[in-house]
Parts: sequence; structure tokens; C-alpha cells
Amino acid sequence: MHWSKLFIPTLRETPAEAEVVSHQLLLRAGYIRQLSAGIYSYLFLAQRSLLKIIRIVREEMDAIGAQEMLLPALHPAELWQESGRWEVMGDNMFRLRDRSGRELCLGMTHEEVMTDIARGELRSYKQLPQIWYQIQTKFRDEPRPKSGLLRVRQFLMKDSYSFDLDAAGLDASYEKHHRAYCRIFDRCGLRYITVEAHSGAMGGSQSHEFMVVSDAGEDFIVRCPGCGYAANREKAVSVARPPEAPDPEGELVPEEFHTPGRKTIREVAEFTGLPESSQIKSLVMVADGQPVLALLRGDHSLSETKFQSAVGAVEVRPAHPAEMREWFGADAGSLGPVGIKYMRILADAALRGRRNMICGANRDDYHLRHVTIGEDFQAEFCDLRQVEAGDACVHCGSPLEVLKTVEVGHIFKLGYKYSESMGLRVLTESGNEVPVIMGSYGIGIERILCAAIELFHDADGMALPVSIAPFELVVTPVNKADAAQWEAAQRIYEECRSLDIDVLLDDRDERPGVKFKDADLIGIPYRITVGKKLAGGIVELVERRSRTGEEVAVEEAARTARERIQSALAHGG
RNA sequence: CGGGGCGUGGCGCAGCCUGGUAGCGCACCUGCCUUGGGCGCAGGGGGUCGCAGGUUCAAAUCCUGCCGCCCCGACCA
Repeated sequence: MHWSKLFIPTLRETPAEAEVVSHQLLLRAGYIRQLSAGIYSYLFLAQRSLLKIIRIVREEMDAIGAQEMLLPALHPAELWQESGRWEVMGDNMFRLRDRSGRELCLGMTHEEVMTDIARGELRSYKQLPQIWYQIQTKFRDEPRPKSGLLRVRQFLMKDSYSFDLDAAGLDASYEKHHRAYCRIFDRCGLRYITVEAHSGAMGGSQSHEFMVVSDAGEDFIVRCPGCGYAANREKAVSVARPPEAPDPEGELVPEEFHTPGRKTIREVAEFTGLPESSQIKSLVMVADGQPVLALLRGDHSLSETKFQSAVGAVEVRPAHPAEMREWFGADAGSLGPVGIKYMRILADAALRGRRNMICGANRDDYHLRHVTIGEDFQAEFCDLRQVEAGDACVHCGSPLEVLKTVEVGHIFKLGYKYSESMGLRVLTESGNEVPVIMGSYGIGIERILCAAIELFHDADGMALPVSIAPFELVVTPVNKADAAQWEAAQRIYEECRSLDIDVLLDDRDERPGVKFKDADLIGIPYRITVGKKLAGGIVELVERRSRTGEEVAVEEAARTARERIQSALAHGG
């Protein structure tokens, strides 16, 4: 294609509203324009790139025998009421009414619709397994869209659903997806980490997320450099560092002492001269309307997700100050478990075996010392603690790292949730009716592009992997007014086309600097520069990412470029 | 939903405090010039100053309300 005919509205300056790199570059490079908060138009370059990503996704899904479909984005309310998610999804669901007042919603995901199709048609174990997928627009009314295309209200997702007769079948479908996802992200040139993920309140036995390390991300993962253990922080476990000071010995009894104005763990530590790890942190939570006291070591913090799982609640929140006063007779900063009755008390496992610790006395400005769990109060032990960088790996003892990441894919063993609530059953070989076991699997298409930009960019712009760049190669005549250069550039361009290279000819009447800057900005991986050396029969082949160039003979240029491109594609973008 | 910031030409901004002709850089158009990293010169086009009220002889500027966008938090298949 000829650049002068294309709509590639690059900007010299970064739009003020963009904060993360991928957002800035997508705007500057003319890939996208914003229509509204969390709603974007994908212009020519973005669409080319997304279509390449989609092609890769489609090829790999087809390769595991998945069948592509296209489901509606507009769903009747009744379908979601059946699964119970009409209420569960709350304000995150876009809802509307048709002309006769019937309630509808825009699909956030498609478990319900897929299950509806399946229950209408699947009757026998002989029809299983099935893997169905689509690449389609999803709508989620995010409370706070942000970071360009990373968190939006309308986005493309590849979602697939597996239907199996039994758990072993689900395992196989899950494994197929796991491998397909690895191939997809490899081919898209991403560096990613597969982590164990939280299964969510809806249950399910297993879940993995595919994460790309980036400061633009919103998820934290924990990884062990020693043995490769990796998990979402919501689920990750670790061995806590030992307390900084040993507990006092002996059968001591709780003793109240005055701590005027000392509210935080740190203030009490300074006041007593004992480390934070010698205190019990008391957090008052409300789980499905019921007060629950969560106890942690003073220097540890609560994982709300772990807490939620431990109490088995749907909705969890910290208590309001008025509630704390009502239940404990004191304000936050002086609360503790001693003497608390009629309230569930959960203690983090790191408190097991500790003796004679310090905690709030449930009297403003007073604390207790010499408090021992199991003697001075009773609690249920469970894992409540959020993993911190530097904690020891439970498998190999190495210090763990905590990384910020973007989630690009998620695979999930659903189990029987939808087949049971919506009545998807088949007959087995022996003739009895059983629910079908399901899995669901998602890939965020735009997030692949964003993650690639976050991973591969420099001060001049994107350095996209060849596999997903909007073009593979640009041919740039330095001086179009120079007839020899212009003719050679056109000839090379045509040769590239005949070699099936996805090539762009920069035929614009611009100074070379402008053309180089633009090509770098939009991230074309290779460039053939036709300039002065043409007089000696030489042009230059430059790689965007490494900024290295090689001189090649004019007649070899297209073929050499193809070799470089093929080799790059073979090595993961 | 709470907190903060911002809405002035396509982009980046100044002007607002102290009311009085809407400005700068980039981009864009025309011509000349230039051609290996966002050239130079000359000329030119484009803005109901987010919207609606109000105050005033006079509002981008002051007041009130609303809307939109961004960031932090809350929230979050």
C-alpha cells in the first residue's frame, strides 16, 4: 500500500489524557481514537494489527478442534436470571429494554448463551466432547475505565467453552486450551507467565491466568525464581518470615496497659519498643452482613480474597467505625479478640503457636500484653495473609517476588454451575442422565496489542513483534524527487509484494526525518531505506527493535527482507 | 460512589486571579526552497472559549447548576 493514500493520523505530541505508554502510543501512532470513556474506535492500523492477532488466535483454536461460532451480543434477561447472574452482575451489566418493555442486556460473557445452545441440542455422551468458541465484542460497564485499551467498556474477546462428560474429559479440554494459549501468546511475541488463579466465589476446581509483566497492569502475581511457582497474589501462599523478636516465655495472663494516642500498629510498636510482629492485628470485617474478626500478625496484611474464601461469603467489606464501636465498645486502633463473644474469629496461620502477644484491649487508648491464642481466646486458623515480596516459597524456600501484570488470558474449569442451573444434561452409555461438565476460556484481544506495546517500545514509539505489526516492512525512499531512488523504491516494493511480504511504500512528499520518525512510531519491524548508496547499488535493511542495519544489494533487498521476516516469525514474533 | 485535576482551533498549551479586539507552538492549505532522523522563508484558513442560566454597559475571565474527560480510592469474571 502507498502511505500517501492511507489514513494514519500520527501526532507529534502526546495527548494529555493518556498516562500509560500503550495508550499514549496508540493515540500518537494513529491506531485509535477515543469516542467516550472506555470506548474507542480502532482505526486502520489498529484494525490491521487486531486482525493479525485474531488470525493467530483462530488458527490455534481451530488446531485443537474448537469450532468457531458467532453469538448475539444482545441477550434476553430471562437467560441471565436462570443462571442467577442477572443480579450477581449488578451495575457492571449494560441493561436496556426493547419497545415492548422487555428487559435485555449486552453480553459481558457467553456462558449462558452457549449453555442454552448446548442444552437444546446435546442429548448423548456420543456428542461429547465439544469445544465452541467465538471472537466477539463484550460489554462491561466498568466503574472506572482506564489506561487506554487496557480497561474498557467494550472490547473484543475470544471466548471458548468446553463440554465434557466427566472430570477427566474436562481436564483434557483444559489442557488443550492451556497449550493453545501458550502457542498463541508465543506467536504474538509476548513474554508471559502462567499463574494459578483464584477460582472465585462461584467455585470450580482450577483456574490459570496468563500474565504479562508490566507496570501498566492492575494484577499482582507472586513468582518464585527458584522453582517457578507462580500464582495470582489473591491465591498465592508463602512461608512468612519469622517474628523479629521471640515471644516472652511463661504462663502469663493478659495485662492491660495505657497507650495514649497510639492507634496504629507502628505507633504501638514504637511505644512498647517491641516489633510489629509481636502484635496481633485485629481487622473487623462484615461478611454477608455478619461481623467477623480477622486476626493477623502485626506486620502482615489481609488478603480480602482469601478472607472471603475462608468465611465463604459472597460480599465482604471492612466494618464502619460506628459498627466497630457498637460491637467492641472501642474505636479502631484499640480493638482485640479477648473477651469477644458471639462473633466468628479467624486467625491467620502465622499466629499459630504464638504466645504472649500484644493486641487492642477493646477500651480506647489501652492495649493488652501477654495474650495467647487458644488460651485467652479461641479462633479458627486459616490462611488470610497477603504474600509480600521476600517471603519464602513454600516449595523451595527461595525468596518470592511480587510483580505487576496485565492479564491477557484466563482458563477456567467451571464444573457444573451452568449445566445444573440451566439444565444441560446428556445420557451416558449406561442410559442415566448426567449434567455436562464445562470449562470456559478467555483471551483479551486488544490486551495482546497493549501488552506487546508495553513490552516493546522505546522513546521513538512501538517496536511490535512482526506477527502482529500492522505491516511487516516499509520501503522508504529518502528523496522521492530523486528519480533513481523513487524508481528503485517502487521496484523493491513490487518485489516484496510478489514475495507476499506485508509491505508499505512510504511515497509521501516528506523529508526523510519525518518518514523515519513515523515508521518508528507506528512500529513497523523492518525498513528498507533507499538513499544515496543506491548509486553503488546498495540499500539499507534496518530492524526496528534493535535499530541495527545491514547493507544489501538492491536486487537482493526484497528476498533478504523476507528471510529476516520469516526468521523473526519462526522465533516468536 | 468518595477525593483530586482538567475542559480555549486537529494536538500541546497561555490568557482567567485583577471582566474590555481570543493568543502561542505544532499540525493544516498555497508558493518558493530543501531532501539520511519531526528543514527554511513568505502568505493563508480554521475557535458559539464544554453546556445552560445569572451578574454586568460588557463574560473565556465573576457566580450558580449541569455535562464530559483523566487520575487516586472504593468497586470489579
